[in-house]
Amino acid sequence: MKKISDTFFITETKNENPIYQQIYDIVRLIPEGKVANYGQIAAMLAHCTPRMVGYAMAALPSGSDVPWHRVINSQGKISQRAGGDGENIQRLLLETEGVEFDSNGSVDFSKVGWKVLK
DNA sequence: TCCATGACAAGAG
DNA sequence: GCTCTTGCCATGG
Repeated sequence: MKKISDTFFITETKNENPIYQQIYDIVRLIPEGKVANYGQIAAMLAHCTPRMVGYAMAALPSGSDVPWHRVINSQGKISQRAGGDGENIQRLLLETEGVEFDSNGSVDFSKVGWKVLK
């Protein structure tokens, strides 16, 4: 059992629960205006790797309630899957929440980085 | 079953 | 600061 926040706990089940479910649970904990990177999420689920987090996001249905747009890579940049449609949808969603992007199109983790209390 | 691929990260050179 | 390499594992052909 890991403590994510004061009111949130997750069970460290290895085979019982799909790992994805835990990843989604973590992502759902990210508050508005904050962002987290894959490594951070993977670190919270010690038996998880950034690869899996990325894959979990890719497998996420579009109608999901998971704020996938708050998950970006370790460089503070958005990893866009397709070059075509919905290019800036993620950035747009973040800006709507108050996340600022610099001229490089990256966010400042020291400002909007999600800090988790362990 | 094997092989290639993928929204990544961290370390080495 | 940048490129290359390795770890890790679900998914699809």
